[in-house]
Amino acid sequence: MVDNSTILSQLSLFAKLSELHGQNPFKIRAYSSAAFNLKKIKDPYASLTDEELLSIPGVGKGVVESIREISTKDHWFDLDELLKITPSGVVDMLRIKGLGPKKVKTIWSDLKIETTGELLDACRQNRLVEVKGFGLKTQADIARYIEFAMSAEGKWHFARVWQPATDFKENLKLAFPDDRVEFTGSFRRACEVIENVEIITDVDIDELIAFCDDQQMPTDAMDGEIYSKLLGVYPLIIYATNAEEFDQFWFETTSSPAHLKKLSYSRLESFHGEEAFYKSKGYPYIIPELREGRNELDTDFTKEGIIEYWQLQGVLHNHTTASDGLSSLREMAEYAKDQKYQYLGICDHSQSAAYAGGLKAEELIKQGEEIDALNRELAPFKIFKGVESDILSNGDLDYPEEILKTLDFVVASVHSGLKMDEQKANQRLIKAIENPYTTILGHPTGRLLLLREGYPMDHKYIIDACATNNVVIELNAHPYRLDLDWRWIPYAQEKGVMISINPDAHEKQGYHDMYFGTLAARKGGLLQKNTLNAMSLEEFESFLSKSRS
DNA sequence: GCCGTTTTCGGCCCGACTGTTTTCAGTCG
Repeated sequence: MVDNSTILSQLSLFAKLSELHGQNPFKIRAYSSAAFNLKKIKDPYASLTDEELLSIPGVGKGVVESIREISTKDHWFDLDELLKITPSGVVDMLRIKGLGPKKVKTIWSDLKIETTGELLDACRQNRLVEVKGFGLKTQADIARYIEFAMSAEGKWHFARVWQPATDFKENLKLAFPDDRVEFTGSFRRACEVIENVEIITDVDIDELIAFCDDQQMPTDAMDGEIYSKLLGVYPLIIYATNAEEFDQFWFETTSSPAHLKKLSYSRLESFHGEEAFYKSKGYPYIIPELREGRNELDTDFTKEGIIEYWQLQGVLHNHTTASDGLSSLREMAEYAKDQKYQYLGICDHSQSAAYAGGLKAEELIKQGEEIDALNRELAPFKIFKGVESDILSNGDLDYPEEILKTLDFVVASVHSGLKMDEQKANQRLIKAIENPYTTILGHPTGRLLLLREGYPMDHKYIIDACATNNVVIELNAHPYRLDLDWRWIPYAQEKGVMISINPDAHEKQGYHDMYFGTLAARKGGLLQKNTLNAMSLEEFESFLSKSRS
């Protein structure tokens, strides 16, 4: 079945292309507003009846027909017709932030530019500023965006690759239960962005080749015992070795070059078991996530207690249908309880976030009453009243004090006006951190991995301020964010700043992203004792009352 | 194309922000 995101992206692409080709503006608006309203529906559109689809605001007969065509025929005639008359490079330009149909049209028809490569070239030659409506800033933004997109090419979010990689590994293991099959490389180190999945095995080479042929996975290239294959669209590398050399090869392929260098590792060393190897070097076992050649040899993480996924007791920073979430408050609460969490933090968007259905003060108060009622029903499980308050342009939080003080905690995040220089970002964040009602600084840089750079900020300055003001920093566990970047965790711990691994869930299943957040946290060596939501319910309650006093 | 009747046509038109302008067009969330 064609999934919802495919249908949505086709509807909005259709709207954009129609605008690019100067078609009826009201029809264009109809399609984009239909897409906007459909976004809130979680059931597969293809499974809904015509009546159910028509009951969605903005969805009429025409949109229903389009959805049916996309989901049954896998193609949409009207969209195909538009694509036929639009060079593919021009379609690519529509994805560039800051470029909409109007500006793309100008670039295409006035400058006769039809690919993003030519567009980058034009920016570098200062040709864009000549055109009406374009200035130096727009030109620089476009160039930066294209360069960023080029650097992201061939890279993938770890979490996106995780499922197919895990499935493949399990299938291989099932087929050869007596052999070893393990992840290695950057995938085993759980790097947030990876270029390929790496697997090492001692399965007999002929049998391995036969297995891959069976899975319709032809070998692209072979270099000695290294096979390059494709796992769907993701590059897969298989290292074929023997039982005798397995541990050594596994260790070598797992570790980053910097880690090997720190250990003064030489290829000639032969060993069995990574624990034994580290012991022989005088170190405790170093978990794969840490093997980046940073500070992993300076601390005995086995003694200090690095965070583990199962140690998370609570799940903070979650949205509900009250703002832009897909699950109701009750669904979120019951699911968290089912997952054996002791507590839940509800943090819908605040009033300024109109695009996300941010809550007006009275709606927030009303949600608080619903939470009280659910707490009576679900005890001893506890829901905490929170909000994800926008950090306004001047650094203020989004509600007056009399509203903020009715809440148990506040996650403060920047959502708009992301284009800031470092000085502005620092000022804005510091003001929010100094606000006595701020409990957690949400996704501190606003980055979206492979999609958007974060705004620049002085990490040390911000972390120092969090230490001074007793503010916790979020490690947003959404696989596209993983923000705070794990590289800053050592500094935060050094300053005594706590980290909260938050899913930023917009539906109940979003809690599971904390698994990826925990992997990132482990890369930074986050200790259990410094993890806010590894606290028990009692500890968390006492933390909150202390942070408020 | 959607919607809602002034009930099958005619009106629809987010709003803040940004970067471009010299009073506003285009984009985005």
